[in-house]
Amino acid sequence: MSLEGNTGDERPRGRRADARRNQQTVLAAAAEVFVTHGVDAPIRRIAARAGVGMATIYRHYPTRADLVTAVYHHQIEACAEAGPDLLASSGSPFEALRGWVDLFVDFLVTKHGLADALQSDSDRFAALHTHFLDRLMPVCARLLDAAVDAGEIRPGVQPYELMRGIGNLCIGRDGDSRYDPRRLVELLLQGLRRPQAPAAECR
Amino acid sequence: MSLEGNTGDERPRGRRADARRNQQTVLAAAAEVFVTHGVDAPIRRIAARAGVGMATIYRHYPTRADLVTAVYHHQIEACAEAGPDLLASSGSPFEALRGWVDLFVDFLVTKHGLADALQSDSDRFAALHTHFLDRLMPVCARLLDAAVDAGEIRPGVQPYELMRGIGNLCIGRDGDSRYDPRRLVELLLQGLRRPQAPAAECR
DNA sequence: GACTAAACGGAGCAGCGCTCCATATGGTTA
DNA sequence: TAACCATATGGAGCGCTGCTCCGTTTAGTC
Repeated sequence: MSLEGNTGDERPRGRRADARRNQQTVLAAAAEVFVTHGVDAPIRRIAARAGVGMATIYRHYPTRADLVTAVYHHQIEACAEAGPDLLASSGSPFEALRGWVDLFVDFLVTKHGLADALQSDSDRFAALHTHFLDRLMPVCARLLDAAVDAGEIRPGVQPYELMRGIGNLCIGRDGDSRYDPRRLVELLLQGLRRPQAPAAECR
Repeated sequence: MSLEGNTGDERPRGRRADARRNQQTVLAAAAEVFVTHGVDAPIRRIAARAGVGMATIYRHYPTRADLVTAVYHHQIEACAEAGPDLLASSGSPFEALRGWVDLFVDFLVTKHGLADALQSDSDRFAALHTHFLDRLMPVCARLLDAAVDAGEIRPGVQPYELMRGIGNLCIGRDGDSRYDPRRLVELLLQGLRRPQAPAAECR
């Protein structure tokens, strides 16, 4: 069952540089393709996107579950690191929060697909889920706190609450053009905003 | 979306006899193949089993969801009708109950597969589920009552309780050779038995 | 028996997962 | 620097799938 369930940047010695590089490329390509075409997307397509052969993908990730898991870890990490970065670079904490939520929504496609990809392996899935909460809840909390401190959103919203809410909004199965999770998430975010003090642009 | 979501025996006039006959044959073959190979079994295989061409299946059931739904209805009906029959023909009510549960377990494969086959159409699924309960709970209740009246099993077990218990036992994903739902269901049934009065064969 | 609309079967096409092996390349050693 | 080879690569190829098209067969009717 391929023990290399790591983030993809281990084994600093012994592996050739191109191998390591390709592994990262594949990871990034898979992440993109999963978002746009779901976790059932053909391996061929991911290979094409990454500009590598299919065998390369199969070598690094023998099963689809391995690939999905790797992308999952990769995206959790990216999401976690993006939090502070966005806070530093964005115009306001709320902007940062919105940017972060955008990444988070992308990530959820993978997370929801994970359950299917892992089929019955519910122990493994549970472990991945707790890792998810441990890593991302603090990041979300910091973003919320910052926005609250800046007076942009109402206080009292819990990170778990928000993350779970967004997660549930994104469950509405793909392919249904009548349902756009992103739009609803944006509404949710607007709902967080502090009731505008004056009433110039409120009308 | 193919409105022919019926059991397959409607339209007594206007359709040719062979068409009707084939539809039934396909239904039976699909039911068997679903049990042995899951609801994702290749259409080819079902066609071979039924002794018809693939086009015949696609003509009667344009999508896989249509086929699964039809089998689902068909099996509910078979299960429902089998209840009284078994009660009349078996040596004892408990024997009848066991025979019925056996059919029921077969049926559950289809039911669980239905959720996947229907993908997002949760309204349709909910409707099918209530039909399932409405039709089968009374049958199960009669079998339980009869076995209780005959003093074979302990009283007080509710039909919903039993059906749901069996249903849950059968969730453990297929392909895992370590888990045999049928064995556990048999254990459950044995657990229903009234504590033997004397103690000759109890030890 | 003849006629025709309905029904049929399966070859054929496109797309998929996965593997095999001839080729290319990075790291290492002389 | 050059030569060497274990490591890594790419994509043709195989077997399987879903689904369709169309020449053939057949049930029902006159």
